Amino acid sequence: MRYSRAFIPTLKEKPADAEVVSHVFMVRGGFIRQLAAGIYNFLPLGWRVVRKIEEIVREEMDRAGAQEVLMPGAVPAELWIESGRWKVYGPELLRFKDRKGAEFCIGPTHEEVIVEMVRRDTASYRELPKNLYQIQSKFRDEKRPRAGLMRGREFIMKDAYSFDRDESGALRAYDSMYEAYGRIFRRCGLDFRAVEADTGAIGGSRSHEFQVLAESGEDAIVSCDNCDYAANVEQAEYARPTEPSVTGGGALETVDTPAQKTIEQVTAFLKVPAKQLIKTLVYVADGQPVAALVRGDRALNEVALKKAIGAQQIYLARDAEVKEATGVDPGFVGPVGLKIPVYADWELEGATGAIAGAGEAGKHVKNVDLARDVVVTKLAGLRLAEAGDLCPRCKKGHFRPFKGIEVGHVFFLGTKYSAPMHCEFLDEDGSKKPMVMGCYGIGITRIAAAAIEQNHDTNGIVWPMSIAPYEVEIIALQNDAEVRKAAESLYAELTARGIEVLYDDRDERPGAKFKDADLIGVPLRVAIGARSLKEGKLELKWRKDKDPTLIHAAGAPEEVAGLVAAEKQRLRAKADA
RNA sequence: CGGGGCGUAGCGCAGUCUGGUAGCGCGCUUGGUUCGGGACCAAGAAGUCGGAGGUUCAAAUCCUCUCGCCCCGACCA
Repeated sequence: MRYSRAFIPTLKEKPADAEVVSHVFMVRGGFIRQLAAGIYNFLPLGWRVVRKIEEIVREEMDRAGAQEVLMPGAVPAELWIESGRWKVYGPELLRFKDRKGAEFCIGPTHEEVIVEMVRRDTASYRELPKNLYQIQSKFRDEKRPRAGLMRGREFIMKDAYSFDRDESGALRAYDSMYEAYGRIFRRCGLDFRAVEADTGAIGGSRSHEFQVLAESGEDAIVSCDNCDYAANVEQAEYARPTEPSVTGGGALETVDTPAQKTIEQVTAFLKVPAKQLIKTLVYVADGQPVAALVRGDRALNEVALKKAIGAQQIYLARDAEVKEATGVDPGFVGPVGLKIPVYADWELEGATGAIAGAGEAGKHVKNVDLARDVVVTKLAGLRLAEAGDLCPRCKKGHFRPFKGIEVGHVFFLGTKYSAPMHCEFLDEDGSKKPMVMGCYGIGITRIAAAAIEQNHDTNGIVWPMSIAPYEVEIIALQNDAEVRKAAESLYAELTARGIEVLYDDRDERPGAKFKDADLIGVPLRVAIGARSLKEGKLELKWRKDKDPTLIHAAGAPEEVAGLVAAEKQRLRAKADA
């Protein structure tokens, strides 16, 4: 591509509405432009990156035995009503009516549609297993879209769905997708971890997230420094303590804490460490109030609490709800004598001498003995995992914390959709059975953002070769005839060899071309200038390196093409590692 | 949904408190000089000041309503 004819509107200054690195560089580099909150145009450069990522995904999905399909964006409400999600899915689901008044939504995910597709034309176990995928725009009306492509409302996603006759087949499909995902992200040059995850609104019983490690990530993950256990903190287990971590003794004693409501205030006032306290949180679980207890220095894991209760929905009770359920304002709620179900973190098992709210305004109680003084409905691992926790798997290593960007997610669904929607087949024994499903998503556009978060410097993007908009950028430094001729010739020869070349033939000063090249981030740069050309040399520089090297102009096409091929091969080989 | 911020030329911003002829930098156009890390000089083009209503002799500026965007949090694959 000749730069002079390309549509690559770069910006010198940081756009006012971008904060996160990938967002800033994608706008500055002319990859994307915003159309509305969380909704973007892809300019030529951005679209090339998306297509590169899509191609890698297609190759690996096909290789894993999946077949590509395309489902519509507009989905009739009936399917969603049938699955039960029309009511459950909140305002994130964009709904509208057609001219006849029939209700539709724009698909935020496509379990319903794929189930309809498969059940209509699959009758026998002989036709299973099947694995179908699509790459298509999704729409989720996020409350707060942010950071450019990191969390958009409209975004491009690869979603795949597997259908098997039994659980063991479905688990094989799951494993094969898990494997394919690893290959995909390695080929994209990403540093990632596969972590155990919560199944969330999609539902199901087994799930892994693929998290790209980056400071700007929204997800907190922990991974063992000894074994390969890694998990989203929402899902992370921690070893059940073998002995009480809160100790002391004596009879219950009420103390005045007139204005001390928070853990910090109480610990400062009574001069005790936070771990000596019991934090009592009131939640509303499916309409019923419950209390959750964790040690004063810990944070509650809401996902774990929801599971322990077996509730569909939980939320932290509002002040008025706390008062109604416990008779006291937040800050003085305590577990002793509570009339509502009490769920205690198992770290509090056997706790003695603990301090907690007294259930009476302006007072706390000392020497709480959990076994003696509190009616515990259930003990469970309720706190959020933390850095330094003992690994629950190997029991040797400890957790290290990471921030991650979720670029992929695999779910084992079982019959969550196939049963209610009657996606069934006739098995060998003549019985009708629901298919066992899995679903597998990859955020295509989010990969582009994640790749930049991981590969950039102060001047711009440093694309991995496999997903770069172009593989080589040629810069003609001057406008004189010799330089032009050499640049034109290299451009023609590389293009003929199938290399994707951006040729900066603009009538700009060298500085401007270098700046734009760094910003755009094409991995390999060839600068052609009068000075070195006199000696028959061209200047070669990797975007990731600081310094250039000189190569002979005569053999340049072969040499550059060879370097590109080698780098592509290196990333491909990583997939097999 | 709660809190905060911002809408003025294509982009980045000043001007708003204290009403009185709409400005600066970049970019763009033309001419000239330049040419290895975002050149310089000169001359230009370009703005319903987010929108509606109101107050006033007069509104970017004051008042009311409204739309949009960003950030933090809550929430969420």
